[in-house]
Amino acid sequence: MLDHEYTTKKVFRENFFKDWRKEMTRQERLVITDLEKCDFRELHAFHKDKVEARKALSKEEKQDQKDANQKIVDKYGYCLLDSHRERIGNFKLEPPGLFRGRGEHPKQGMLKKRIQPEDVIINCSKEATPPAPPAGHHWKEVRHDNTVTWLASWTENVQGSIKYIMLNANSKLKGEKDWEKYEVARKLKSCVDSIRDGYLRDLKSKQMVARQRAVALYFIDKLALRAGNEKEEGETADTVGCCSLRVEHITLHDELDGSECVVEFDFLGKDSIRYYNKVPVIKKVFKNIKLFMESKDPGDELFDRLNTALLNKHLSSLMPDLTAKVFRTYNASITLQQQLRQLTNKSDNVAEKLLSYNRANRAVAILCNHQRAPPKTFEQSMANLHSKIVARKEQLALAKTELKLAKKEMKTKDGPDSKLMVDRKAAAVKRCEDQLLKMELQATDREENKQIALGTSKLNYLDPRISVAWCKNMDVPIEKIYNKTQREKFAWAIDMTEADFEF
DNA sequence: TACAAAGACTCAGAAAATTTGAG
DNA sequence: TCTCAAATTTTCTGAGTCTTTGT
Repeated sequence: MLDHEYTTKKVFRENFFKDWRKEMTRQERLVITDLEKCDFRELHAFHKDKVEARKALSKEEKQDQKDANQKIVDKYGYCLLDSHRERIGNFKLEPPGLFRGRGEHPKQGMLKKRIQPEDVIINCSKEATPPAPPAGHHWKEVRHDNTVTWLASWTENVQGSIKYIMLNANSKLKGEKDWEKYEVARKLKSCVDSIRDGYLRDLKSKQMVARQRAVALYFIDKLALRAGNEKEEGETADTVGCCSLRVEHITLHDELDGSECVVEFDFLGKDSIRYYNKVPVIKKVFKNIKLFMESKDPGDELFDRLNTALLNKHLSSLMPDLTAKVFRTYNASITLQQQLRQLTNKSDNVAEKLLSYNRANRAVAILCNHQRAPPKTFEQSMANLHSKIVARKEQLALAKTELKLAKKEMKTKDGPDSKLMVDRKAAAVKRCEDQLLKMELQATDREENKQIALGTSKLNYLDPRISVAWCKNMDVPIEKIYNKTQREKFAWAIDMTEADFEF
């Protein structure tokens, strides 16, 4: 913790010290009055040593550890739902620690307290025997609510929010919910044209609310922005989504880089990830935004008459179950399908097909603004890969000359041995070429992926049936695109999808 | 009936843990 | 086949969205 940048932040230090003092005895409080004078290095070293000691364990000891952990999973990691044994997603409750939060969180550094059995609500069926609380303790409550999916819950002390113990993504329950989500998005496909016509028409509405709603929908549809609920000021980091955009987040350019009517976005979104984009928009949208911004201060809301409740209410009147986030799912999935069609050739080899798949996935991640910090070792690993490629090229050149030599020799002294030699050398050349191509594709993929996180879209936005159908059509084994966990999560799609599936 | 707060669930990237593969 | 670093997978828990509840 000490080597983290956030321990140097003023807010973090102040919050921590304030909460720490609350935990001190009267004597301690008298002595410890200034965080600057506290030296945690010994404590830090103690923890570091512990980590090192664990790393240094022998093979057998590590295996013992693993077995012991597995036993815990076997005992506590499952529940019985509708007489099916299902894996629990997070069966361990959150240990105490210092709250970090993302971005400039006003509560960073606060003490996250240890959860006691007295804080925990157990939710199980009436017939079930609830788990026994630790000796000398009791649960806050044992209830039997079959309208919700959680098994246990508690209220966390930093933000006052409720935390839940829920099922793993590979459970039947979550799988069905996932399927429903994509079915709603597919329904949107069939009426998106008329919805688009609708909001384009509303851009000229006499009512300000309708115009603001239309522009917001235009952004949500075109740019896959999140809805943007209002947040309590001072309780969380200052981030926004579509409906909560402020004037300061937008710059208008009548003309920019050869395009007309360009909107420049610059704001912090979910998890304080920066959204920066310059987008040419249609004239009517541009004019409306100008109008919305008129005589407003930078800190004022762009859509002062609109909020997510109003927006979603309107959407649900256009299509059952339609909300702002469905547009993200729909646009993500339809983009994947289009990109896969555009980028992949049946005649490509598997490595080339996989690069295309990753590129299609990447197009979606960019649309949804899924970013990651470039890996710390990125430059090094890139350099390593390039030097490997150079080495392989040299090896290939050598293999080629050897092949030529072998062919020459076969001509001079015709015999089974020299024929064998030619075959062997030819195979070596082929192998070398394949490996070289594979590495070059890998280098391209990695370079393009430097700051892009593919996982989130793959796991949460892309209808898995599109990928399964693509694999079938392209003769790519499903294991190449989904690892074991992902295959478990998407088992429903892998089971039911035919090659002709269309999103 | 409106609207705010509470509740329940999905989605999010970082970090830790584990596996892989090159030498 | 052993070792080590890099790559991949898993875990963790915070941050959103949207629905339900209560006043």
